[in-house]
Amino acid sequence: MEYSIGEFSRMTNLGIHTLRYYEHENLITPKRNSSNRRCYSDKDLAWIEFIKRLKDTGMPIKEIQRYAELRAKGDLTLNERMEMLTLHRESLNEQIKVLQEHMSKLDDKIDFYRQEIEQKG
Amino acid sequence: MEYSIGEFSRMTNLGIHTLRYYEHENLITPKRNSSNRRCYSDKDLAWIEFIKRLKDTGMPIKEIQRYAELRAKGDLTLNERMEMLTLHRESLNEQIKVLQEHMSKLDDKIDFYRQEIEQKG
DNA sequence: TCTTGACATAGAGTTTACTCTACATTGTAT
DNA sequence: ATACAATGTAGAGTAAACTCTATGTCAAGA
Repeated sequence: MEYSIGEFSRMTNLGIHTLRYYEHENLITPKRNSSNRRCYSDKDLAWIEFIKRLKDTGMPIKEIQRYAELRAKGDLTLNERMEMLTLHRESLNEQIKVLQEHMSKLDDKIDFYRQEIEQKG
Repeated sequence: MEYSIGEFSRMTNLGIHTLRYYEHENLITPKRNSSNRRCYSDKDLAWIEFIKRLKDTGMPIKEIQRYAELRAKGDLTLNERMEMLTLHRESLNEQIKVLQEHMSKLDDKIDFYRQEIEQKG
């Protein structure tokens, strides 16, 4: 199946402007039809979902760009891409650990507030 | 103990400019000495560490501002502040959950890469 | 045929959170 | 007394990631 930018925008929950911006930044390069309109494929869909995942886990556009570049070069870059993902996995692991620490400190603070309020309220 | 902005900057790992910016945004209001220099206290230190925690867990400056405002009003706002923190706790919990899901998907992808490379390399 | 709506490009504008610059004062070591 | 480093204010500049505007094209329905 192929999708216009409007359809694709609805499917991905990304604004039309954002999709064009991603293309401008070489993250995604949909085909064009005879009238120069963008034609997104199901493969583009899977790819954009992965891009969203990388973004949501804190990878900056510049780095996703680099990944996209390798991807476009094909199988020869599999190693390098896996290395990137492995490194990113580490950073994600660290992020989760830090957030869990923050959570525990926040819980302490909330407990403290609860006691304060019990005494004074 | 009291600290100059330079000392305080080193202690908190926040740039001098950032500290002044935070003051401008009413997040923190250190005392001033007779020559109008800022005098940060240990209480300011504890407070700035908490601000950092809120920031690191994704609370925007605007909302920290609101919290700081309540804090400045004293004990009468304890309830409201606890409510804010409780809500923020929820968001933090959600963040961790989402990141863990991302992690698991990323692991799948990495496994997939590993297999591809085994076959082709 | 005419109009409308979706799409095209190029480039300007926005938001958040800093970060830096210019210039004036002050405290301290020589 | 003087130099110089730290500090003060006001306001400009930056970076990332969008988001919007202006203007033009094109295919399809009334």
